[in-house]
Amino acid sequence: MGTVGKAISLLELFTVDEPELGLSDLARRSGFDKATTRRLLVALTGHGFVEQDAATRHYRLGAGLSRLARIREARFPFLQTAVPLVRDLAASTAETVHLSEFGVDALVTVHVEHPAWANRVNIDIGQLLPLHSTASGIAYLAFARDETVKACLTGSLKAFTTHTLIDPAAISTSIAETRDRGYSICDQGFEEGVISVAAAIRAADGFALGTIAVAAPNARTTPAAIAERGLAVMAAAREISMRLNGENLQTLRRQA
Amino acid sequence: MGTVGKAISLLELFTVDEPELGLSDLARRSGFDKATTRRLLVALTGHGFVEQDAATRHYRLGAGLSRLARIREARFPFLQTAVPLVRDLAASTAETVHLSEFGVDALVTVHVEHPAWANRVNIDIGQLLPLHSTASGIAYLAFARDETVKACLTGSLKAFTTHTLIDPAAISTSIAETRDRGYSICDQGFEEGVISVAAAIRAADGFALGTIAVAAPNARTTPAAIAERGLAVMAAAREISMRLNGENLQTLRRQA
DNA sequence: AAATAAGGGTTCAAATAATGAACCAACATC
DNA sequence: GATGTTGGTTCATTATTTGAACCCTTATTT
Repeated sequence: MGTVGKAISLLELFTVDEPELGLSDLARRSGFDKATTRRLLVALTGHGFVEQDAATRHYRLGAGLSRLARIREARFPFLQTAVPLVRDLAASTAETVHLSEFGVDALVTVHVEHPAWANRVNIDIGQLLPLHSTASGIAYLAFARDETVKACLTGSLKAFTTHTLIDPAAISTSIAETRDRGYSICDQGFEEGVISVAAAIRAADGFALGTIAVAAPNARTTPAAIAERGLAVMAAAREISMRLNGENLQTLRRQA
Repeated sequence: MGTVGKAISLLELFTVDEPELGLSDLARRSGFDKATTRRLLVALTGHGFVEQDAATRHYRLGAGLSRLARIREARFPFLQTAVPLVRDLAASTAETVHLSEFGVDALVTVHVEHPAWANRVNIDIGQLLPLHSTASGIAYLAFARDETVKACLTGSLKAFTTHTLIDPAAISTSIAETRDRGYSICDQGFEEGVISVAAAIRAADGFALGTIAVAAPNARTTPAAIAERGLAVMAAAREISMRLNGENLQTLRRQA
């Protein structure tokens, strides 16, 4: 791994649950030498990617990341466009609705709306969603580039629950069904007791760039509810795609 | 400069105005060799910090940045905390109120509320505010670390208008006055016809981490209005600081 | 109160990764 | 078909990164 990759993997050690880490801790978790870790942190700090708490000497992610993220968002207003529709969908379904964007080889949760229920599905921003075992992942794959699908199916497929599909052929079938239906259904493939439906949000070239999903406890989920949520999530995804692409759905080449 | 710094300075070439750049362009602007530039871009792409457009082969900032930025905001809820007070201040002053956070060597605008007036001051999110020539910058410097102030005053000081203070001694005086008064006043130092007042938002260690400012056309600005807005912006900054630091103003060591 | 462990930070010879001039292929322009 | 531009690649040379051992300070233990 190059030095740049090492620096970035240091950044990736920070999570919502552990947003501040000490030098030794970072060195231990990354596997890098303490001196190396420190040098990388100093470099990152110099550009605002990392900040050091003056009192505890612990490190945390810096404001420079927010700035670049905002520049990206200005060109690619995925969040601004999608969040209002995520809210609407959360209000109408009264279940957890989450929005994700494709990252390196998984989907990244970028926004979540939780319902008022005590018994609800909780998802954190930043949570990574594997492609093969989540409703969002399957919805994404249904409109992803062939290379992406191939890379996913030929990689190692982890079973998160006893319900997780790990047979490439079965997953391919699920993807094909999703493409026909317009939304995906994932019955406890990622977490026991959670049933999700999702639909792909697509760029002007017709390929998926993210997903919107509704996740609910299976206690509150009937086949009729699945179909209802599926149609709603599909409509929301379609609306977001249209708004992103200048109201012009004709430009979506690979339509289902 | 280390390799990590080079990689980050590549990222910093992307702006709101030019969010997508080609390889040769990036190499030219960064001053790095084309091979070096490419290798850095590949490393960054591998972690989702940049993406390459499949059609144009141009590069843009990636979703990995958004993910990390969100993790930061989850721990350090600057925006969540401050936005309600920005709204309140915008409502009570009926002028443009903007919130900024310190980046590497300037303030970054992270939130703006505009009034209903047709004649108003417009500010974009992401806009960089120089430290020496804006109300926000002076307010920040009044409670910044000595190194930061020194670095600012010894650097080159650009005059944006005929009113911009570019004499280090004059700026120092303005900083000292701001520290005593509790808020800064900038009369057309950044843009003709705009008068702003600002106050520093401070971390638990007492040092500034950002600012809140009211910007108004000078046509609507009297000395009395300046004083009124100054007191309001100071109160808002104080409230945000307190909420960020757990309601405990005692921890603000460097009080005015 | 001395000993021990753990954390943050630093040093410098040795090892390794980054560099860049020259190169290819593709496309556009003249 | 000659010329310029862009994206991308190669490999001997060069410069940066590496990490064991080090210091200092702050708990914790004996």
